[in-house]
Formats: sequence, C-alpha cells, structure tokens
Amino acid sequence: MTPTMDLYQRLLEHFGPQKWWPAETRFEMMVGAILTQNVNWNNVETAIDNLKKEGCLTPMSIWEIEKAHLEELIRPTGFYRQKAARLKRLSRCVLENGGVDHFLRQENLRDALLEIKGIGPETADSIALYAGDRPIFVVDAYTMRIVKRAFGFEGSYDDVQDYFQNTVPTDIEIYKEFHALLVRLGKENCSKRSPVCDGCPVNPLCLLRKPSASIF
DNA sequence: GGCCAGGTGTAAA
DNA sequence: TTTACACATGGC
Repeated sequence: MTPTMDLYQRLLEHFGPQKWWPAETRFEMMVGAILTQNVNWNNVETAIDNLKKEGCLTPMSIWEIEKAHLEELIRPTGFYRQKAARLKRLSRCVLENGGVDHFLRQENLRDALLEIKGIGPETADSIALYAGDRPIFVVDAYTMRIVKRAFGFEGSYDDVQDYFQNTVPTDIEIYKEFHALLVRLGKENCSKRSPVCDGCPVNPLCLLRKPSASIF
C-alpha cells in the first residue's frame, strides 16, 4: 500500500464517493472546467444555470452567441471576458474536429486541449479525465497543498502528477474519485491559512494523520 | 473589509 | 526557470 493509496482509502471511507464530475453532458463538463478556473464552484453553478436557460450549452450555440451576451451569462464566475473568449475558442475547436464525441476521441486529446489558448494543464487534464475518460491524474492547488503537508512532497505540476501516477493504479475511476476527494478535503480541512492539516501536530480530526495516530 | 476560490497568459528578473 | 501581475465576481 503506497502512502497515496492509503490516503485515498481513508478519504473514501470518511467522505464517501463524490461522483464527479457534476454535469449532465460531456460538453457541459468542458464548459464547467473553464468556468471554474480560480473560482468557487457555487459561482460556476449560477453561470451554468444561466447558460442552460438560454439553451447555450452546445458548441454551436456558444460559437454563435454574441460575445457580450455570453459575458453577461457567465459574469458570476469572474474573469468573464477572458472566459467568454476561452469558451468560444474551445467551441470552435470542437466544431472543427467533428463535434464533441469525435473531438474527445482523438488520439492526443491532452495536447490538442493544451493548444487552445486559455486551457492550461489542469483544465486540459480535467477534461481529458472526466470528459475524455483518459487515465490522467488531475492536479490542482489543493492537491499541491495536500501532498506538501501530508507527504512533504513539493514540485511542479508535472512532478506532482507523476508522483500520483507512479503510486496510484492506472484506473480511470480511481483517478476521478481521488481528485474529487482531494478537493473535498481541501475545501473542508486544508484552506490556505488554516493550520488544521499543516503537519497535523494536534488536531485529532485531521484526515492526513497516520491511521495509528488518528481517530479514524 | 480582507481573504479565498477546483487557473492561465504574459512579461520581467 | 522562477516570480509577479492582471484578470473579476461572490461567499464568509
């Protein structure tokens, strides 16, 4: 049992399955991945609702809608001018590649996503994993913070991604659930300044403590 | 009022 | 290769 899988087991036992990604369609998932960039998911839900009411959750509708109108619909997610442009670029790329299913089926999906301006490593990996069903481990700010505090591991995005991909079985369902659980833990126990899981010297509730020293 | 949120692109050191 | 900054709204 690797330390990462040990953590996975304890997170799963404590929080239960998170069933990510929360979206009705693959394209909605892709839109959500861009909208959630550096923003609370609550804000994203508001924007997704706005898009749904406008019937604007298809590549064609996003490509065709007036930019200013799109900006208003996604305003709650912040950075709305940038994100509107990113959604339009993504939609155009999807349309040029034969639609959502065909786009997601292409060989080097991750690289194709990274070529789209406004889609960086985390967004590309999220889409590749949750919409494209590729065995790629998603790294986000919570993941970085948690591996540093739990395992003393620090590194670049690629370093941390390798760290997980080398210690977790190559299993899409585990990858999906693990990332969701890390976000859950991050939100509840690993805020930026909260000392709750910072080495866990005292707090008996911290999930990052070793089992022997934990109430779990 | 200040901090934080499921990042990314650009420019400068 | 790393660091700083702009991008912007909403919850606590």
